[in-house]
Amino acid sequence: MISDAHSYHHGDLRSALVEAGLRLARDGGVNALGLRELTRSVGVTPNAAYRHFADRQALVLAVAAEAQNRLARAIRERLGAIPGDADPAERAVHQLREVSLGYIHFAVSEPGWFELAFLMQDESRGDECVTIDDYVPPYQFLLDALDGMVHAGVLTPERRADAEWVCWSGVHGIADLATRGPLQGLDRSVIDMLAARVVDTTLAGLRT
Amino acid sequence: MISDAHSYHHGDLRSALVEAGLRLARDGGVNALGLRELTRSVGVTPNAAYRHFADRQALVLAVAAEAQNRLARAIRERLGAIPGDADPAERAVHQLREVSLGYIHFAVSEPGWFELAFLMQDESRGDECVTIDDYVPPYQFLLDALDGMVHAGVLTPERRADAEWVCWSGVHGIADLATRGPLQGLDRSVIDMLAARVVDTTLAGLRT
DNA sequence: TGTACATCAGTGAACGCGCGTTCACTGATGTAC
DNA sequence: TGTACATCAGTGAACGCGCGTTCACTGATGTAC
Repeated sequence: MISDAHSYHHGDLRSALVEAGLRLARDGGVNALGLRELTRSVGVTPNAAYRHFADRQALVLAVAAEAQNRLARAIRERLGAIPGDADPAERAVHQLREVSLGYIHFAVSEPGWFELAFLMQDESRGDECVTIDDYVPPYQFLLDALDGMVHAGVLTPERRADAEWVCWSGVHGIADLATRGPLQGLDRSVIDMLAARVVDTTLAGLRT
Repeated sequence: MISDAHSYHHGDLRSALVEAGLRLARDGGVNALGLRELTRSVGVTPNAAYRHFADRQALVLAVAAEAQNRLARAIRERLGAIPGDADPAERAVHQLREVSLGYIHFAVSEPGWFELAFLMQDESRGDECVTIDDYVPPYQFLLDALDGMVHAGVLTPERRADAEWVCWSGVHGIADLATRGPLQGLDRSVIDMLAARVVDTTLAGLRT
């Protein structure tokens, strides 16, 4: 099980490849995840990857799952930082806001991982679950936050219908505009301000 | 100037390449726009393209400009169909709705062209203008619609600030979710319903 | 505790492929006289 | 109106490259006796 730098066996090539994938995707997005480039960056022969993954697509999917996992973690951390003593209504609204801003913030901070997490959510759905057990699709946070608002009486059940798609649209839209679109390269402060505008407006629209 | 199918000279290879690009991108998006694949589909040698474009990127950009042009045209048509006899307030709101729904509808109907139009708007901005003179970036329609609402008294000047980004976020978000994301492949009726929800909610949020 | 051996995780070389781009060229076009 | 010729839009072949994947292999690991 123990392996040093010069051993013939790698030790845990599978994890090493996924980690290298995250490192490469961070800058280059999904395009940077060539099988050869990945194995090269780990210092291993290209075909060594085939011991652990069926093909390139399987490797990319594993990296994407981990990216999605990090997005979920980033949102969960923000949710955890919400003070628990506020009144339920205020808390529920705060939760939705943190889910939304967390999504946007992750996208702007880690556009490469965000691209990966978003693009692969269709393919990865239904596949073998990720090893990390605390993995929950970010989508679930959004549902929970909205349900919490209904429960707290801040959102009527009628307006709750399909509200997840309304929220996700606004939030994903600004993320994509800031990441691949015309807002690309703008100052973080500007993006943050616009993000807040989007979230507040959507929230206001839902509650009207 | 006249050219038949068997002539040595093509006649208008430049337009032919752009048209072929639109045809290919319609199904395969920007990835389908390989220089070899393009020239092959026109029935011409790969390097013939270099008579009309500096390199592959320039060709792709020309196709992207045309895709953007079609998006603009689609929106303009919907704007043109708005009855002029309604009262200004109603008309202004109607205009914003048509710009928004037109954008989404185009994305869902022509995802390949939409991808191209969106991805290339940064690179193409500032470059030589497109030959088609009625070309106006779709973005301008949005600005005009919002300004029209202020002018009609449906939107206060304070709420007008940055409203284009709020609108574009929602509209682009649902388009991207339906095009590359989890809403991919859903029935048109479902998408239309969600699109309406997004637009209405954003509108309500802006006017609150 | 020591040795034989099956298992398994890597190596090294090669495959076929398609890409964007460059070269020297050829044949059609259209203009000047 | 006819001919010489410059221009220009294509051809054909080749370049170097990096890709994903497959093959037969080799050397390390760890278990059974």
